[in-house]
Amino acid sequence: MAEVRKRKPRSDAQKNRELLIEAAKEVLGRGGPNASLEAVARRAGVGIGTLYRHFPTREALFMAVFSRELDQLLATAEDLAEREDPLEAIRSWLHANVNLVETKRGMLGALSLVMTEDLKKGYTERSNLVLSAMDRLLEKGRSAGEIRDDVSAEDLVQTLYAICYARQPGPDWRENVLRVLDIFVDGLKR
Amino acid sequence: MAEVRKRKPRSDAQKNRELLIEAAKEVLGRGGPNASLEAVARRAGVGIGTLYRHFPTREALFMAVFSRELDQLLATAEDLAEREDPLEAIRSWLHANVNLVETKRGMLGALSLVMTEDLKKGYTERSNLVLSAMDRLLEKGRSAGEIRDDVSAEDLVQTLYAICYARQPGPDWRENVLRVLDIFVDGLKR
DNA sequence: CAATATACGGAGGCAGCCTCCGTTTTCAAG
DNA sequence: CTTGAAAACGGAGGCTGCCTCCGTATATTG
Repeated sequence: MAEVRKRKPRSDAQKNRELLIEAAKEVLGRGGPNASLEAVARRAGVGIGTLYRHFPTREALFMAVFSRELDQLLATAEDLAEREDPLEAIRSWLHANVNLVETKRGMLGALSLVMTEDLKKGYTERSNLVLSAMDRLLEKGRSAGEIRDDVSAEDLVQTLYAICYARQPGPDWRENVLRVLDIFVDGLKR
Repeated sequence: MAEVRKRKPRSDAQKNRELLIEAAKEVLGRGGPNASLEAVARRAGVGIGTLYRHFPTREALFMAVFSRELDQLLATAEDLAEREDPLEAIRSWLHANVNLVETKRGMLGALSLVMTEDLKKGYTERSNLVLSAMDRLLEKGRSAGEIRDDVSAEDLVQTLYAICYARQPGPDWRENVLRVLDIFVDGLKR
């Protein structure tokens, strides 16, 4: 099967990839999910062609940017699974998301894009891992009779990002998001 | 004050305004809130300059498109205020929104834009009327001790559109939106 | 019918999207 | 170290959309 006597990947390619991800963090952080990809390329000091070769779509770039964050979210989810009462674990996880997102407001749109549109369609395993971690948490709550059984992990994630995204930026952003999120979590009780 | 000996508004202007709104319904309905305004002008059969003269911003155009819908939403809110138990009234109003939005999926983004970004900043009276109608409903529920008192009308509207917007289009859209919305409404209980 | 206030339309300048392909660089075999 | 081919680069080019500006056309009014 594996007909794969390949060269080692070229070092310049690897380097440019990093530069692009770094630049994307910057530019998307400021300009939001519609920021110019040409601006990303400029900031990275590479040609626009190079950007497109590495990341054929906007989403692919976002995905790369959030790779680490997703890992962390996953770790948090798995941690929480072992410990607390499930409803509070879910609440904590959602809060953790808000904290993470708070420092990268501009990327929020990108993240929610990645977590919903793109990955929701089943494309990347990483997001599926996150989803199934949440599913386990939900299941635990359900069998304890604590959580209603008409909610899915997707519901949680989509609603989380929906709320984060819809809120007006401003000094009260965090406070408002957490407040509305808590209302939602309270609604999860059986 | 009113220094206003003006000519009657020109008939062609009035007609073009209608054409533009009609075209915007079409084009935004398909292409969503980022659809091309030049496409709207083309479809209306007028120059792009004419579009911009009538509607200086994208939001102004959206606003014109939704004018009637907003009236209707307002009427519904005021109706409900007189009748049911407040929590259920709110639920009904939110559901009415979903129904309204369902038939114009493409315009959802536009509507939510209008209801949140634009109007939320306090600009147009119409949306403020809607908000204060909801506020009255909330207040009624609060003083009856039925509804928690850390929720605002803006919270409701923003969350509503957030949920509608975040959901994947598809056959189950309506069902899913209503389900998640109900969870949120349940969370509103004191 | 004229005069003029109003409104029209689209060219023009700028920016972003994405593709395509000639040029450059890296790798590794000899 | 040389060398040649695989891999990667970069940006010009073609397209579309944004918005402004202003010369031209037309409805209204006396």
